[in-house]
Amino acid sequence: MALPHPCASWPDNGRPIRETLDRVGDKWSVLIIGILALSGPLRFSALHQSVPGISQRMLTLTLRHLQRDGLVKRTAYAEVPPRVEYELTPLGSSLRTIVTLLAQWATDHNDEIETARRHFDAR
Amino acid sequence: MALPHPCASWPDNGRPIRETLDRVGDKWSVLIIGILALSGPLRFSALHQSVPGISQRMLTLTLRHLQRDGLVKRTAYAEVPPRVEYELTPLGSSLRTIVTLLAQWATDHNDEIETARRHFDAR
DNA sequence: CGGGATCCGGGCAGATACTG
DNA sequence: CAGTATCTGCCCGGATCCCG
Repeated sequence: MALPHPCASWPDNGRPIRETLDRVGDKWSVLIIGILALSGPLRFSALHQSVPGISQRMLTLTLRHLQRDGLVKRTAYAEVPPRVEYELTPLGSSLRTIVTLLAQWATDHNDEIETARRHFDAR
Repeated sequence: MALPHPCASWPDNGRPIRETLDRVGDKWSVLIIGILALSGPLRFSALHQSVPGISQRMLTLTLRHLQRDGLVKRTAYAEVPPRVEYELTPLGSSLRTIVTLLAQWATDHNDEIETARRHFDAR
C-alpha cells in the first residue's frame, strides 16, 4: 500500500499556491509591499528612492503586477505636475503581518546566514 | 528641512534584507522549505515528486543554495543504492511559522487575486 | 539513486531616449 | 513627474547525457 504523500497537507502539492507565490515571491514585491505598509501612500518617485537599486522599469512593472493582483491601488491626480500615488489595498494590507515578520526574520538572522555562507564557501 | 525618509524603520532602506530576501524569495525556496517543514527529512527523489514542475537541475541548485545559507542540512548515507536526505536546520525551522502563514495566506486569498486579475485584464 | 556537466532558447532586467 | 518605447545582454531554467 502506498504511503501517504509526504506533503499531504500542502494543498494540491503546492500547485495553486505557486502563482500566488510567484507574485509575492518575485524580486521586488515583498520589499515594495513592506515599504508601503510602513509608509502609507507614496508617489512614484518617493517609492523609487525608497527601493535602492531598482530600475524605473522594474518599479513600473512590479507596481503594475501588484495592481493587477489587487494588492496595490494606483491613484492618479489630474494636476500639473502630475501626481500618482500608490497604496496598499485591504488585500495588500492583509500581507502586512507576514511581510513584517519576514523583514524581522531577515534582520534577525542576517548574521547567521552570512556566517553559514562563508563557512560553506570556505570548503 | 528634509522630511524623514518614508521608510525610516526599514533598516538601511531594505538593503541588507535584499540578499536574505533573495534566498527566501526565489521561485522554489519557499515551497521547498514549506514541504520540508511539513514532512521532515526527505530524500532527493521524494522532494522531486513533492514539487511538481521543478526540474532536477533547479531542485539541485535550490537545495544547494538553501544548504549554503544554513537553512537546510544534507546528509548522505554511504549505502547502495546511495541515499541522501534533506532536512531543515534549526535556522530553517525558524522560518516555519512564516512559511506556514504565507501558504495560508495564499490559499485564503487565491480567489480574490484571481478575481482581481480577471477584472484588471478585462479593461 | 542522486546528482554533475553542457548546450541552448526565452524572457528578465538594465540603459537610454523620448513623451503627456 | 511619471511613465512608455526600444534595444540588448545575460542569466534562468529546461532538456539531455553522463557519472560514482
